[in-house]
Amino acid sequence: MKIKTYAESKQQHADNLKQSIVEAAAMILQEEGPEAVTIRRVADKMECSTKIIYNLFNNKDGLIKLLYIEGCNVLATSFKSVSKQENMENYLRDLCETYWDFSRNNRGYYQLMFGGAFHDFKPGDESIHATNTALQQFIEIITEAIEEGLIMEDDPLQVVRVIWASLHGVIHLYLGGHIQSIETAKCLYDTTVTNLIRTYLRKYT
Amino acid sequence: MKIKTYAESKQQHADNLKQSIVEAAAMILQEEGPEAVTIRRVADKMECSTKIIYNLFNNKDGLIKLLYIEGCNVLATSFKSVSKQENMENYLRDLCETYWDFSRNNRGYYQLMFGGAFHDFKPGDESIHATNTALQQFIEIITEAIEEGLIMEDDPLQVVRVIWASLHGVIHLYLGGHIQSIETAKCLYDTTVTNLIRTYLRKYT
DNA sequence: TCTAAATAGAAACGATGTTTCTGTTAAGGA
DNA sequence: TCCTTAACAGAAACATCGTTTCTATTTAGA
Repeated sequence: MKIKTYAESKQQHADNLKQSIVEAAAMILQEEGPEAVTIRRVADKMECSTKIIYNLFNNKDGLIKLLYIEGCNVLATSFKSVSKQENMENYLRDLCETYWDFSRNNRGYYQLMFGGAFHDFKPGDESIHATNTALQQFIEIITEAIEEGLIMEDDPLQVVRVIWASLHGVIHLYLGGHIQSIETAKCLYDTTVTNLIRTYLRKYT
Repeated sequence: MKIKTYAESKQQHADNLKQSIVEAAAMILQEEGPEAVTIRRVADKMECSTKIIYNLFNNKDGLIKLLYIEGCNVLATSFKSVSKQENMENYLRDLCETYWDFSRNNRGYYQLMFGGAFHDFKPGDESIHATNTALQQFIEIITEAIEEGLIMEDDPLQVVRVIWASLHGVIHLYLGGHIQSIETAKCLYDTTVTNLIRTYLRKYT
């Protein structure tokens, strides 16, 4: 059995602590929303001073970045629980529904990731990569559909982005209070999904 | 000629002052972005203390609300400069392009109105009404298209919202840094508009 | 054991939205 | 005209935020 050096042990302790801090922040995020995620609140929950957090993360953005990745993992997990279907239309609908449900069930994560809740956080390369990983299942099915000739496009990523942007538009207008009721928003979402499927799966039928 | 009473005169002075404050805030918003719009900055520009602003507006949200309405007016003016066209598709494209240009040329207003830049501002009835007024030209053309049988839907507002949400989705993902280059975003926008027109103007051709 | 380096907690700094305190200014009646 | 009273404006204060500094303690290595 390999013995950990002192430095390694220290590093592991730091990593564990870091993860605990992220989890504490995630709890606050989901229970009380993005505004409640402050360094002091997280430090209180961890029963430590703010200095420790600043020792492990450069600044608040460093913590937000990990929360972003955590959110991507949640989204990715949701997508992975969608069972593949023979019928491409149903499969696509399920994936869209999963994205919609994610925004509803993880409002805090959604606002942090895509809602711009932390206005001085901009996703860097790492965040973008995590996002693409989360959307991978989406990208794969579109790639497949293109290969099977079901979709007349050449760039799957572009197609996914069009779908993503449309769904996000509805969700974000709702979260911003521009769509007043959830029923109206859901109705808009349904129409949008139907339109997208019509556009991409039946373009030349 | 009607003589203004003292109270009226005072009221007018208050109204003028209020308008000047909104304009000062609007200048800061457009030149330096939403983060720069603080009560103290506005007070500095007006060369007065913050108290005056709080006397005229209940709180910062009161000022933001007027900026929101101002932004709606800018958007409405942009739409009004779009000349009507016989060809419905071209007309629709022009209106979409105008919305896109608004987000590019008035980034500050866009972030304030639809980007959620001020996270504790939620549009109330007045703001919603101003938004609908700004989008009225859009609503009218869709209503017309429905009446002429060019679009197979019954609720024009619903159609406009679907279009609005789709465009907003692209713009907001770009502003949030999830679409990295403006070229990619423009490309996404073009595809989205084409899809929307296909969907609504050629549904049964 | 002693010195030096790392670290953690409390306090402080600058900025924010907002309120309070205080002095000045203006209004209206005697 | 003068005096009282109410409106108002400016400065300072308060609570909170992200972040830094200061100081004391703990720890590492010689």
